[in-house]
Amino acid sequence: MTHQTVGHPAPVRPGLPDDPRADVAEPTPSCPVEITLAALHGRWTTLVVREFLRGDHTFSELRRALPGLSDKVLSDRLAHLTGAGVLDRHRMPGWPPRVRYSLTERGRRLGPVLQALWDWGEPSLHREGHSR
Amino acid sequence: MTHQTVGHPAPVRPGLPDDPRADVAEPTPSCPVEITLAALHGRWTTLVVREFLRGDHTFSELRRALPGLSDKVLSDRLAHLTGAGVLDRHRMPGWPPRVRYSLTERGRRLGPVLQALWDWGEPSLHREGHSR
DNA sequence: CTGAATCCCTGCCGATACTG
DNA sequence: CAGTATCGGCAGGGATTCAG
Repeated sequence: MTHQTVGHPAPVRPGLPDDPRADVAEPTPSCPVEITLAALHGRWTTLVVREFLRGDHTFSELRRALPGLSDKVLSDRLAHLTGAGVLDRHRMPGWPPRVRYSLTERGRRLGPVLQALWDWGEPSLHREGHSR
Repeated sequence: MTHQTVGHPAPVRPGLPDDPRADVAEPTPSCPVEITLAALHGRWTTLVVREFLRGDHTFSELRRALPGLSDKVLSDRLAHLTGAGVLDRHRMPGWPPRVRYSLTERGRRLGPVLQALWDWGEPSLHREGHSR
């Protein structure tokens, strides 16, 4: 099943699993797949990203949207996503201190990724041509 | 929801983040995104799946392909992926005992998922129209 | 309001040794 | 050949408390 019918072009396709850069023998942080999984890593992380796909948020807005999430973990997640290039952090001047977080361009591109994860996990619903 | 949208198209799109089924306030195992991440969860797991995207394998073939992976963890991963519906387990008759693992149909559909993860993690390569 | 510091507990992963 | 049994180290996550 790994080799294709002869005569056809492109015996090695770009991307997985045939891309030579996919030939890592150990889990390494430089592997693109690992980079993405690292960005999404941790409990609550995907839910936080989902909130941002709906719009910007401040710290306390997120706390209201995800009541089960503790301050510490929320803080961890925001720092982690910021470090991963998913979120931008904007300190608003004045009092009380407010910080607004928003998706970066790269963060917005997580939409299709989460959609792919959703589609695979969706038990038995085969939508034929959904456009997103 | 009985009446159709007039004027502007698609205020709520199917899929994320607007799908009502995405409105979970806590991480729950029934969320499709969580299901997929659970299937891919754990160190080495994506590398094992990659090996299977290239073809079937026995236990020792995998050990050769991924030398850094210990017997115990390999065994864990195979059991986990089998339980997640990604792999099929075939006991071959005769001696020595051999067990062949192969991707299920559902497991094969992980290919595009890993590709999406790869594409996001790929640092700065924007090919505008690559088709996979 | 937005976090950081601390503590504890759990679960993963690796190494080693052993079995059908 | 294809696993299981056991143990130990370490990082992740939750609750609570404190700080800028």
